[in-house]
Amino acid sequence: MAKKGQYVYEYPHPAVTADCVVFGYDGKELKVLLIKRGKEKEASTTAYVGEWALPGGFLDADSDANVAFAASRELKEETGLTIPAGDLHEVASFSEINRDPRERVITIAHYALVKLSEVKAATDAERAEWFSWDAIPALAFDHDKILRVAFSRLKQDIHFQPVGFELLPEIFTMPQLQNLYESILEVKFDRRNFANKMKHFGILEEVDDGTPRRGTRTPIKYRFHKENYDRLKRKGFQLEF
Amino acid sequence: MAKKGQYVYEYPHPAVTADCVVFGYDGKELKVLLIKRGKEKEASTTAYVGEWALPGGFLDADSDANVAFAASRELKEETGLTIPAGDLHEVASFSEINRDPRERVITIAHYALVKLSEVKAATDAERAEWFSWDAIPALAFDHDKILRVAFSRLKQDIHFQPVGFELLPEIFTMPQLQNLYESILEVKFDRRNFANKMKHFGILEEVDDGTPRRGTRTPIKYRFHKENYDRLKRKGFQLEF
DNA sequence: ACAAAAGTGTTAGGCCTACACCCATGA
DNA sequence: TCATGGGTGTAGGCCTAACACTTTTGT
Repeated sequence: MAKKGQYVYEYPHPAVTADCVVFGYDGKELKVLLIKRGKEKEASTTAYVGEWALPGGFLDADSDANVAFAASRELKEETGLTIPAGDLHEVASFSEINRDPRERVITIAHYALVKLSEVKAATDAERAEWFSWDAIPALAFDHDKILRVAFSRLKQDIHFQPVGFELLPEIFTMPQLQNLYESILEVKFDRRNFANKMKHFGILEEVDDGTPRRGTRTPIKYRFHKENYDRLKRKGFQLEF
Repeated sequence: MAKKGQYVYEYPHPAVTADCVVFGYDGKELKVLLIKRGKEKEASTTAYVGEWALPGGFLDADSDANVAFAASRELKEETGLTIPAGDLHEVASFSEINRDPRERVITIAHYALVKLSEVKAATDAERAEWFSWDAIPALAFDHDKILRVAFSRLKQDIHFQPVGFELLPEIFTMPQLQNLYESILEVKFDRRNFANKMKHFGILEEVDDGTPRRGTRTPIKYRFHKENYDRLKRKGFQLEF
């Protein structure tokens, strides 16, 4: 962290923060990671103490290699989650002059996708909490706006990038995959059509974990075929819904 | 502009700039507006003097309402072009720690689409020049990277937003429209299929300007049906190519 | 026993693609 | 007169969307 002191410039400079919208999926619902704001460490005054907010924090202009790196660092500090800067998707900047009551602050928003089942334990429950997408509390600053924009960005991206690998556990079922898409796109699909479409990409692999399929009530399990998945991701694709 | 003086902060702050990639279309080729860098007014030292660069400049943290506004203001100052902040599409931030040799500078890149025929006259030829997309000179800073990212963003956006209205003159021909799409998407289309697809959106209106169509050699002229165009734009659309 | 969850295949319609000829102009 | 540019329609294939029944398990 930057040493507190006196930093002098010839022209006014804004502070820059990096905020993260971390989406997680538990096989049933889309969730978002929020933190409870405590005393500010870096700013001269405090704001929105005790309210829920997106994890994130100030870019250290003297040492953070870039904004995504700052986002990753702050995320680790505030929630315990380790997400490499390369896995953060930039969303947009938010720069309204009065969005922070303390001083001029511009934030660069990012989103990340995590397998909730695998990271829930790593989350620092003291300060951070997972909220269902349709039960988000009031948020500090303009964070509700950021959240909406990040979600709509995810909604867009899902048409061009296979997104399941980052959100689903290694072994998953077709209904889970479908529910994930339905949660993000906020629509309903026909089971048969959805399954066919997905299978045609050639990135799904049936997994036989020994437990015999006792009737149709127990769904078939799949994993992603990593090689095909990565190839598809590199070349991009067009998903019609 | 901010008064020069002493601005003091407890933690290091980066400078923030807003850069603009202005795309224009002359009915034949896609072009980009660049400026020749002169003496810097706002920074303590100069950099890349005499080289070509994207128009843009520093956000005034004390008075610019938001980053897009700063971009619009700087664009006006540097090139003479008036583009409202609302017509600037944000692309991404660029924040590598050493991207500016003078101090830590983070830029928020934007792109804009203009009707070249209508604004060419307004361009301040002393400092700014229009370059064909495939004849871009070497650029200052990381502006070549910004340019590439902005273009790929435009390429994405064109699938979801009708883009012709902003780039084409009021009256245009089908071949011009097709050429525009081919320039941006860097592909070739079949004339008949392209025309049919476009006509099905219901945003094209044939215009009879008196001059009789003397044979097929003189293309049919169209204008956009503004009402339908705006409706389509609001609701978004899915364009397959 | 009944409700809920999951598996499976077919058909019709629409959209995309590919493709060829004619006419008028300008060189 | 020849090359260029522009207008026009159709047929086949693929993808999409709509749709019903059976099985099993859990209550």
